[in-house]
Amino acid sequence: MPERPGGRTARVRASVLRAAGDMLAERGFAALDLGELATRAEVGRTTVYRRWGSVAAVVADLLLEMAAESLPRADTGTLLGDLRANARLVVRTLTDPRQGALFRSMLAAATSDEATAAALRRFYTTRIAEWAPCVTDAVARGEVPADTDPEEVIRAVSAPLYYRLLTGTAELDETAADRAAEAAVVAAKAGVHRRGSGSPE
Amino acid sequence: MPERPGGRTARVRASVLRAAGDMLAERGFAALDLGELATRAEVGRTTVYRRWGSVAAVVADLLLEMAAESLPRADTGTLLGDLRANARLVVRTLTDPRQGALFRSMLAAATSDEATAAALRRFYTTRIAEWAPCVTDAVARGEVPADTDPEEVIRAVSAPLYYRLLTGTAELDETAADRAAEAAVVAAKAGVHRRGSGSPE
DNA sequence: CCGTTAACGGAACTACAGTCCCATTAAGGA
DNA sequence: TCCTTAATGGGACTGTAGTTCCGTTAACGG
Repeated sequence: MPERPGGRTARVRASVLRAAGDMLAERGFAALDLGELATRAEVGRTTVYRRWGSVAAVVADLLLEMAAESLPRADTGTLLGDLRANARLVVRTLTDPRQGALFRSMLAAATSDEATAAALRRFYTTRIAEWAPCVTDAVARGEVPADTDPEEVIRAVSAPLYYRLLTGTAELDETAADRAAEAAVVAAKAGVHRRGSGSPE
Repeated sequence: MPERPGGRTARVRASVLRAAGDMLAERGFAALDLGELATRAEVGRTTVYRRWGSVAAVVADLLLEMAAESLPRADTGTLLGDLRANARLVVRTLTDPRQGALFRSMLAAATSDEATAAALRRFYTTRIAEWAPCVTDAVARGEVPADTDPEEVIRAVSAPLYYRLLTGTAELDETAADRAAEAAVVAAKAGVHRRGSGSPE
């Protein structure tokens, strides 16, 4: 019994995911109804229910699709330059109407659906691993301590930006991006992000 | 036409919110069904639909209730001590079964419901304002630059903790709390969180 | 203590999300 | 090209979330 990923099946998936992206950008996660999604994708309602079965699953699939086209890390020669590029990329992504809506939805769906949460973790693990070499290189250049935890530094850049996205307590712009990068660099240089560092007294 | 906030009405509200908290802690946001909620609260289904009307509204009301009993800021004499106390409080809150589930739900609901998003912003604005004096005092003591943005520093403490809560990419424990506090202090001392600071070259 | 009426709650009703069945279509292999 | 069967999709079915109606209960004022 062979699998059939080609031809029609692929077209259906592409059509559904495109429609889902449109609907998320237009009206957000709560309005993503599978019946309406099927209509807009010009696909049978049964097909959508059979292949995905829930809104969370559609959103998770959409994330997989997007993860495939993630941008490569920067290499500007300094840690600050690299992390600033990363931070600005994150801000551009989160403020983009389609991608921003998608990320909000993903984060929302992941809080109640374990499969979506797993997809989300994979996504961030991959993304963080892609950018971690920026820190490794900075260690090689002697910019930061040798036992600096690369992943921790990358997370430190994104964290304030996601915090703003979710709480809406401050602007999410390039200034915020630059500040996030700068804070991460200063902390890393001070040795805050060394492996196993916690209560440093 | 007088309002009637007392007696039975208050009992109904308390009963519904308690049941909602239970259900969130047990099975999460997605499983919060208004019909079942009414049954568990021993309240008429009609009442729940009339007074709240949606899951997001119940969750928002629950947050208001909780905001009323938020803890006062610490005053340990040093910025690091104060921020560490704040960070540990945030971690305790987010890892508590009831409160953690509630916050996840709030954040999820806020991504698609504007009223919930507004309640969330109010909550964080209040909370951040409560802790901002820690930074103001640190300025007075000369620990950090005079034009340091107090709210920005407080947000910087919480951000990595919320990032971990949502992405699940790293542990959310006391070590993370201490590191978040330390990073915020180091960055603040270096002048990263000065008002209007963005691209500091 | 009594009357007014805001708020509650049971029950019937409605609409629609999600499922099931089965005929139709088209991938992929020989 | 033909055959097998994975995958699709229309349509009927069903369970249940959410609404409406209206009688009942109990706050609050006098």
